[in-house]
Amino acid sequence: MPENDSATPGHNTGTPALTREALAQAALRVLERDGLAGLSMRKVAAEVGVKAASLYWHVRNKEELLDLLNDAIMALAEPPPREGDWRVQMRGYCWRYRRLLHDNRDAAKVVAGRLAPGPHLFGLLDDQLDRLREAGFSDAHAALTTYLLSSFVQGFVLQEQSPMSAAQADGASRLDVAAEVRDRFRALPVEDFPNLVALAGDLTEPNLDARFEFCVERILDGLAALLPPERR
Amino acid sequence: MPENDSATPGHNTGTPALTREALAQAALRVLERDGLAGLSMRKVAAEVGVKAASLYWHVRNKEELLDLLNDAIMALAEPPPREGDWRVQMRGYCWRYRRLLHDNRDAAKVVAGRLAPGPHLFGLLDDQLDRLREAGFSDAHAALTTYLLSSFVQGFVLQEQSPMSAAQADGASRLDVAAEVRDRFRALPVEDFPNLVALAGDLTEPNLDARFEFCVERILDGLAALLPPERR
DNA sequence: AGTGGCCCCTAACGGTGTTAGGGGTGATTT
DNA sequence: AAATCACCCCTAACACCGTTAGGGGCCACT
Repeated sequence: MPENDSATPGHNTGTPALTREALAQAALRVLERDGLAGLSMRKVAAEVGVKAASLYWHVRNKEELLDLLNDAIMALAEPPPREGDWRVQMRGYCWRYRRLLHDNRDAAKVVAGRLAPGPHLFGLLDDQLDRLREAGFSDAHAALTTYLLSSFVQGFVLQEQSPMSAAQADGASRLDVAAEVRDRFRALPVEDFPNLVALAGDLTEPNLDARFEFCVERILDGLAALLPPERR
Repeated sequence: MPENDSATPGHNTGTPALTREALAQAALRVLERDGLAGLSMRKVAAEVGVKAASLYWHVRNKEELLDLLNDAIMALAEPPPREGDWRVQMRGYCWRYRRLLHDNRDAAKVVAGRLAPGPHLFGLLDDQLDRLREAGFSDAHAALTTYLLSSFVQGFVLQEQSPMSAAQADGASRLDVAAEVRDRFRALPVEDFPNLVALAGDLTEPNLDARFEFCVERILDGLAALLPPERR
């Protein structure tokens, strides 16, 4: 396994050379095309014009390839704009993170259990910490806040993208599914689950953006309470 | 595929009969023993003394078996105690949910992208909604709150259980890994990531219970702001 | 006695991650 | 010039996976 990524090994073949970065990009294309379940070593290898076993020269195993893929996804994040106070900045961070996970197929599942920090995540994280400290949060609170926000966004997107029922990617649209689940709630025995029956409509409200907004604003409210009143 | 679970099909064999519930319990044992990655149809079949293909009589595919497994995990949740105001109740819900995901191997990964609600989740959910409404939250807010809390807890546990680096299940203890990650943060170029270097200690603080507590209390603070001051 | 639902079986298909070992190419050393 | 060595890809194989097709025995009911 080479410690270098592409150049300056001292000597190398004349061909363009297969790099870890190229592997990550290939994996990203396969992910977009076939989803996480369809992402196999053989397909990624084929995508770069190579046989599966050759990948193991560049990567210890599939898990490590997924780490690379994770960082490749993070690299697609929009750079955070500078304007606004801490609240609009953190709000923007949450919404941009959610959009990033939405825009790349199965990105939430890839990122989910993967703390393995690539360089691109470092950049975003450092920026976020910078703004929290600037806003008056203590070092400890700033660090804890990054965990709170990322945990929530990851969990939320994972949940909103889950099939919700066996009737998923069929012809049924989001609204159809929501209506069907709502009716299932309504049909429950009232004596056992009175609240589920009563709140069936609220629980299956199909506007997921509004749901996300509610959650984010609650979290921001909670964070604001850490600051002295004049800095909120 | 039978719509009934175990009894009253009209007529049945005399043998104890393999039920979906028995499958779920078997899957739970395999999960505990071999983890999610090691949970295969063949192993679950062997666990109930049957060959793999036979499972497909009781279950459409592996995904459906995982739904059953999901509900079997939810069934292990401790029943919520009745005392305390809404804040101690929601706090208790978060901590119990986290403990449930901790106590069962890979439970977080099973539950993660799986909204598919089994009957046992229904019970917990109804109870939670009941207490939120009783505390003075509107119907819509109560419903949204359940999503906020479950999303966060799932995301948090998924994150805290992630290997964090290639040096995971080796002899390295949690504290060793934390120290190693901290030093890696410290070793970053200061001009590129000044905050990561400065907050390396805070970011890798190994007390995950404290981290969880911070996050939960922030969320509860944010929720409290929805109530009229006298009901907080 | 026959029929039909129930429930498990064997056998197989195509796919998976991963390893062992071989070979060729080009730069470096002798 | 010859030998060496690192690099990088290959073929072949292993053990396992989810899933399906089709067969057969057992039981209850007609």
